[in-house]
Amino acid sequence: MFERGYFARPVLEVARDLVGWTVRHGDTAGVIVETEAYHQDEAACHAHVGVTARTSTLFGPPGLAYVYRSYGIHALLNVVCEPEDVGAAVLIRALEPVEGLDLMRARRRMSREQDLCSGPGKLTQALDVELRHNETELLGDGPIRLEPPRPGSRQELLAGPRVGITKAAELPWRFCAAGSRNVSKPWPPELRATLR
DNA sequence: CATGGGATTGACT
DNA sequence: GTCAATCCCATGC
Repeated sequence: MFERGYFARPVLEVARDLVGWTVRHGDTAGVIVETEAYHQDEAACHAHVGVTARTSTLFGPPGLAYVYRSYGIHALLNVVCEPEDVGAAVLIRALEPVEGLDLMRARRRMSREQDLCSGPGKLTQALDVELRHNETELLGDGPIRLEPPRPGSRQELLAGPRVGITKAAELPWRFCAAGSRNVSKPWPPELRATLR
């Protein structure tokens, strides 16, 4: 059984392991195909500045949602990781839509499946994740739930640099399900590295 | 209190 | 390829 302690591990491990999990909200759900790790020790992480009103969630209990507004428009969904008092999280960057696709299409005003959840701002719109879900429990009976993959199922992973950041941009802390058509950006061929 | 910068997206040239 | 939309919040005066 998975509990909070599962996320109280090095954020790089959890970022890899979360590929294949399902994110569910109401009647919509998708399988995670892309993640990125963020840790207080590197400058791209919001927690790098220490505990503030914005980052306190990152330093709180693992297994909670960290949701923040990006570019004034999009809500981005993260899973808080590492033990309490360590600021770290996994950004959920893309899902393979598996349930409630028509509701997603209505929310997204897009019809093609690969346009529904292929980006961190797209998937929150498709699943109706908003700032009010910040600090909600993801493993318990909260509105948004993380469900583990079937035991024994495996997914080949690719690793590469994170998307859209200027600081610590060289770290290969982005992880994608190999071959997925739902990732947020095409994979740069020269940066491919098979992990699993 | 004023300012500025984004872990993005979609429309447009 | 370029670019605007739009708001939270960290920072600095």
